[in-house]
Amino acid sequence: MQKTNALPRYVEISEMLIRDIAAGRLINGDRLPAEREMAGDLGIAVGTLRKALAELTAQGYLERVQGSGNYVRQSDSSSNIYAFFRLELPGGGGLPTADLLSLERRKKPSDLPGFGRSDEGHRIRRLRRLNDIPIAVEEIWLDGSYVDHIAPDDLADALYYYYKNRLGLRISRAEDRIGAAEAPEWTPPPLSPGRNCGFIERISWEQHGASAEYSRTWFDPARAVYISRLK
Amino acid sequence: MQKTNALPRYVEISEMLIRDIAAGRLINGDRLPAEREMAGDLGIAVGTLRKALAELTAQGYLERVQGSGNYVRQSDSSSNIYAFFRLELPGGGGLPTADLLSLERRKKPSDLPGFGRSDEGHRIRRLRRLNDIPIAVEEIWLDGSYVDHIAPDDLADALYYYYKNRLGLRISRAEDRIGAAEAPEWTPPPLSPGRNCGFIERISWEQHGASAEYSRTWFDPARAVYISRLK
DNA sequence: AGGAATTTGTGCGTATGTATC
DNA sequence: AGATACATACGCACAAATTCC
Repeated sequence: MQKTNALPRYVEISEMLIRDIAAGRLINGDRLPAEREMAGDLGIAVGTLRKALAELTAQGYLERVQGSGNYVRQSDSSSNIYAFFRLELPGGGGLPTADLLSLERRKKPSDLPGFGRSDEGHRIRRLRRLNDIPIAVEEIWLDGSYVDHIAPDDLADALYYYYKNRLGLRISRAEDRIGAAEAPEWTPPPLSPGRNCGFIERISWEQHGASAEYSRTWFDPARAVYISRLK
Repeated sequence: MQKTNALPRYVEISEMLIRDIAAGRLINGDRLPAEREMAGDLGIAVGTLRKALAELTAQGYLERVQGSGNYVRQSDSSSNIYAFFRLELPGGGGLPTADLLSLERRKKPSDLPGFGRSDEGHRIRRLRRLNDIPIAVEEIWLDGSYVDHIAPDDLADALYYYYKNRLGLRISRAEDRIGAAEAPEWTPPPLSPGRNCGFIERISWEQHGASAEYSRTWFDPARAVYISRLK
């Protein structure tokens, strides 16, 4: 009756609902239909639906209130191309974009931590924006072993798309260290060189362990906050 | 049949099993009896037992292997009391401790975000140390609905142990927002009131969705960094 | 204030699929 | 290949919390 290769129904349902939330078809505060009604519409048993909803609850998408209903709680939007971007406007959210400032292949300076197999790297400097508001500058060092040359046109604001589709490089894990530092001398306005800023240092690893990328980001703490979700 | 005031059966069972593990009657690697057998012995339905076992799995006490059995896993690392503490010395690591500065139950001020069911909370102020070096001050608001009164002796530096064992409150998820702010006027040295600091705002949720706690931490970015590991 | 209707929570029992031994 | 054990899925009955009249 059931295709042997298919995912469990409750996984299908929960993923469908997550897509609905990600796409905005369900938004924060929405109440879902009653469980029995919803299960009937979907052609599944109530218990199966409840298992899907439990999944959403565990992931923080849903709040279940006995006697009242199931309510969408939108705080997360993982697994998109911004999954590793952790700066938001102080009020929450904001569409991230980036302006390329410079792009060069060069020897890794000695103040970088060890990463990658090459002694050269691509140094990418960008101005980051949220809803077009400049909020940070970043300097990314992609190890030189992945590609000989990067053209500025390749990047624009879709750096990780480029990694994934042109280089076959998929970042699966990263570690951030957040503190404070003075903005670098090359920063454009509105940050100014030497001014005290939030500071993020990141090392990123590809699928099976090798560290591929090092980056540092200086952000204006009045314009953006770093978000971290823990489990 | 069921005492009206009793906990759900599946909670009773899962807590009984946790006690068995804590007391050493079940140790790492032990295999539990088959579900149907165990359910029969306990006089409950298989589904109810499975719910108890799912609880243990979520808390890291148990590994369930289809076709094989349920195995005790005393990892300790997943449920350790520092699992959600994210400040480290600039060189990495450091043993976290805390000094209690003040503890009061009071009305939640209006500048707190909405959380919990009560309009009162316990305000806990602590000085945080790493390897005895003071690195931050924090103010925690625990929702007032969990307990009427907290005695200072209860806390010291084992706040989450208190949550877990005295209140039955288990924090399963949290969201941090990291930026910068001026240290509060009540801070002891070495931070000083009004000085610019790293700033962490956190909302924490308990197992099944309700937000239970709000906290804010001011840290000296010269003495500590916030670590975030992403997947 | 209070009772009825609605909605989720708990618990039971069963049948069938799938992984492990 | 067969036996064992967990995974998925269905459906039902009643309890408890909330909402509405």
